[in-house]
Amino acid sequence: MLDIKIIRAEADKVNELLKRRNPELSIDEVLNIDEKRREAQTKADELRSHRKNLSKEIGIAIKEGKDTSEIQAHVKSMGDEISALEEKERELNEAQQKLLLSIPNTPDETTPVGESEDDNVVVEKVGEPTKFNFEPKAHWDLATELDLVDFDRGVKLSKTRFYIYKNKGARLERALIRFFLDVHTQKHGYTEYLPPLLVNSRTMTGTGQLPKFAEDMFKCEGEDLYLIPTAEVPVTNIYANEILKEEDLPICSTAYTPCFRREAGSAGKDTRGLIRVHQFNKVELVKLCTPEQSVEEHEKLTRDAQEILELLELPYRKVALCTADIGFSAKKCYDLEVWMPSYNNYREISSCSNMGDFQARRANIRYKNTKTGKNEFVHTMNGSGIAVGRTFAAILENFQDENGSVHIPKVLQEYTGFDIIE
RNA sequence: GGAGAAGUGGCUGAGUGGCUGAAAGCGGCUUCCUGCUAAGAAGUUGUAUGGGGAUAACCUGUACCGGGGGUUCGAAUCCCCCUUUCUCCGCCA
Repeated sequence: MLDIKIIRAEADKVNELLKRRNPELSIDEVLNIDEKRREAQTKADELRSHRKNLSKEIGIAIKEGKDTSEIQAHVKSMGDEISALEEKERELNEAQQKLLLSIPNTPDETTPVGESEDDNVVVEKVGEPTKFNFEPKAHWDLATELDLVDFDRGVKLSKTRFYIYKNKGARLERALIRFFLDVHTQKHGYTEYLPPLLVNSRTMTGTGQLPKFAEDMFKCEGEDLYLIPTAEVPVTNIYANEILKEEDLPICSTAYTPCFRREAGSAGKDTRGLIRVHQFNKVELVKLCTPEQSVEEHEKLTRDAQEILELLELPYRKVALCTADIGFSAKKCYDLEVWMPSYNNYREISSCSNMGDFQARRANIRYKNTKTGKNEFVHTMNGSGIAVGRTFAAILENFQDENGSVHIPKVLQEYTGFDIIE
């Protein structure tokens, strides 16, 4: 959520930044409502103040034994007017809040300006696309032939885009999760969490999934609970409505969770394999920090995710998303894209976004600034560290041998307990 | 799931209709004092949202005592609903 005070004070700048995302975005309507809202509040405040004073006088007069019926009648008659104004105040407040919640974050000045994902900027490339002296197979074929994933029976149990890991496939997935968590907790200093997978609508609103993206999520019938689309949601909201100590920042958290997504609107895309599914595993990195720490911590967080790919010896590139492609809550975002032979292209395997104070304002996460003595909003950021299922797919494809077997990256072997799948 | 009790400021804890945004204590902050691993004294100390002011200091209105509604001229205080926590029972991995 954007700060209404900043919208008021720097309307032109905010408008310009939003239009970099999408020319149709504008804050004019919010400003219009805000003006009416403040007007209504001022009027209501004045009337309430008047009533308060008169009520005090009544109290005093009663003690003195005076007759107060006339003035009581007068104050009572003010009631309707106050009620009406309060109703108007409440309506305008709600309208403004609703509108503010649906406006995306302003992009950072350093986010490349663009009109589509084609304008994203490759900023770093590590390794070269894997070369084969045979025709490489796609991961869905390898996984089936090596009996690592049962796609058909997954569909039987649930529906399309569900699958079952089995045998060494299940073991490899588990090894990846353990490996990622160990690196981030032991080497990078993150605190590990295992949060709820079902969260309420307030929590979903805190990180920006609601109210706009309800159709992307699985909701429990008859309950105010949603399956999380990413661990970002529960982990960022851990400190919702709290005031943190400045010396405790940055708070670096990591969590493995399954993630659940409806994938509404993506029918027909990536229908095969593990790339786009309704349930997948992910290890997430989340940081809360001061505005001063923000830029550096975001770079470090991205670096922490990159290191996983490098340890696994997977070729990848780092892409700075342009203003048209960054997420709703983000002001800046790097995607890490791993080389996928079956696509003959790079595919997103991690997305590292800096939200500034956008989520903190929604979730009300603040810290006491020791210099100013004021409570200020923290900055939040998160990134995949990294997507497990897509890593699974990338390993099968990049580490396949001519005879149809798959060898395991060195660092992973102590976790899998085997060095080849054949 | 059933029964009972309770939700007040950073914490402890008063307050049962008006001068209570809220006593007191603790903690925090500021200053003073003391030559000693710390004690003492004084002052200060909630959040949100408006208005004024220079987007400062500061002044000022309103709202907030778990959440929402109601009664009343006036509600932390009375009534209703919800919620959370605790205790007991039931159930259960």
